[in-house]
Amino acid sequence: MKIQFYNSLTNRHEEFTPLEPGKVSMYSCGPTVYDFAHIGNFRSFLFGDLLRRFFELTGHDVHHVMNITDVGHMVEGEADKMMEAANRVKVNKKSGRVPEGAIENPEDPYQIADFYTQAFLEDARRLGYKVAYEYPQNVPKATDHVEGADGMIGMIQKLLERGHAYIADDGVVYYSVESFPEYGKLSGNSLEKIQSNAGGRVSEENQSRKKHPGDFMLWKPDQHHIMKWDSPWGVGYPGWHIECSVMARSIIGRDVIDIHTGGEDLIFPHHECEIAQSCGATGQDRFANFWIHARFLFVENEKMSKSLGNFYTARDVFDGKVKVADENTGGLIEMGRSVHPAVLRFELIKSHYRTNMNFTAKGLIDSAQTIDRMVEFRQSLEDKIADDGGTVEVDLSHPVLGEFTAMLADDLNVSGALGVMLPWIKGDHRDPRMSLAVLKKMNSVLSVAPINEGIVNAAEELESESDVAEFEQAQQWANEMDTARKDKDWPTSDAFRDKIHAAGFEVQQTPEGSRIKRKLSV
RNA sequence: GGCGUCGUAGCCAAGUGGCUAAGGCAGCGGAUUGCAAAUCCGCCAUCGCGGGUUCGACUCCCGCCGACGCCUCCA
Repeated sequence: MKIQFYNSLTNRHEEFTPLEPGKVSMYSCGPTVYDFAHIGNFRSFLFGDLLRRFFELTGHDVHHVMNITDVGHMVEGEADKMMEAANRVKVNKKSGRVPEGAIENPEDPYQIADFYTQAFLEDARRLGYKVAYEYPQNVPKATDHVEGADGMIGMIQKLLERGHAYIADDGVVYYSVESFPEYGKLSGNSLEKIQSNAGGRVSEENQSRKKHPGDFMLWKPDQHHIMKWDSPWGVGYPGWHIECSVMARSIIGRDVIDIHTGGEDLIFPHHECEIAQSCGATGQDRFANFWIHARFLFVENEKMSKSLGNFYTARDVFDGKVKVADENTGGLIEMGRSVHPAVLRFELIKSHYRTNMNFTAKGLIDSAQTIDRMVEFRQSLEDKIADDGGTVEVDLSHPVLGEFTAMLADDLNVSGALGVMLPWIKGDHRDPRMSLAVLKKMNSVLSVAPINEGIVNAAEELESESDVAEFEQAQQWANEMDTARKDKDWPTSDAFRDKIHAAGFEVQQTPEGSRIKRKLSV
């Protein structure tokens, strides 16, 4: 099967061939842990997850690594991010978003980072982000890789030795972009064309100390930085870009990896700098063969931002805080019903990673419908084969599964793959064992029906005691509804149906009586 | 200014130089139903605009318009 992706490095679709047959090494830029991760973060992360799962479906042994950025990074002229986070924690504690006792000392950056790291892992696991289950071995923290020969300090030393870095008048260690002729290849910029400070974020004072305006910081001596380490260049902290170069190399154990992923905004400067650092340190002509970037997510046709009120963390969505138009007033209200993680996952992966996806409440409801159908379909297959429980194996030679996979092999065409899967679900399933085997393979990539299949018992992880109690209550109403229906007492029956709906369940009439199921959203 | 992605029905979204332009949601009509829901059957687009190439373009080329991202915080 021909596998191809759009490679940001060359700006074209290229056939993918792993460096080692049957093995794929992937590195994804992970979250900063100063706050809860939002749905835009997860759009990018889940795209990486989809890619990883696709490779596994096609028989590859995947080593996927994603970092946790837990070093506070000084933005020139602004407060340290970790300090900002400390202040935010204090506010969040008051509002209850950060539970009492979760962070004993808001002044301790390690406690803050640790709290948000755990919160991230929890969200990521609920969303079926596989690598989050491989913490900590494949989810390294930047703070664990500062020191040592294999750490950031070691790589910076190497860069100094090889003439790719220098120490400026003020003691700051900079990477010299002029020492690396390939600088700019990924972003399509050349040193001449990079308009210095087009984004208006660089202070003039620092620029004057550099040999070239494009030079970027590797180490900054600073006694006052909230997180600091000893180094040959004084006590201070590492630059933002160096951590990914170091962790990719040390965890994956290769100088050159197959695939590097991230959000499109990371292309410049972050990934450009990673390439310069890694190649500068290893002497290789490349860092990753494929650079694959996910586009930004929009919310209700606008850029997601806190000021527009359309900024959602993953847990905001789970908790039903997505705003929808109120039918009566036309204003915006919170949808109020919790959203199943499978629905959010599906919503975030169902459109192509390289298009601007528009996250909407309507789309979320759409996704809930689709997930519902998939789950129902799976249930019907399992019911049919319940008697003898035999299973069969299926491989990609199966026509439907083969077509599904071929779609994904073409630059991760999820929509195309769903265009194969959904009509197939509607079709005739005379061999339920085979159909279930096919569905399981599809679900090993989509991971929505159910989520996290094969990793954990999702039902155990996701169903709280109160969920179970609610379900039992609704079931009881359904039973009473059946009794009323037998007596043709329609008003009573309808009243129970209303109660069931109001509690967040749907009720279906079947030959065996009323059957309830939880609504996946709204 | 530089670099890049994109523009397909009410919405989401595939795809192809020429058979009927996937699929989903919503909607409409019908079956079913105590009424609904669920389910089933049916209906529902000429592909941003203007040129060009071609026997033939939504698909290739040129121009234009528009959207979006990056150009040292950002997934």
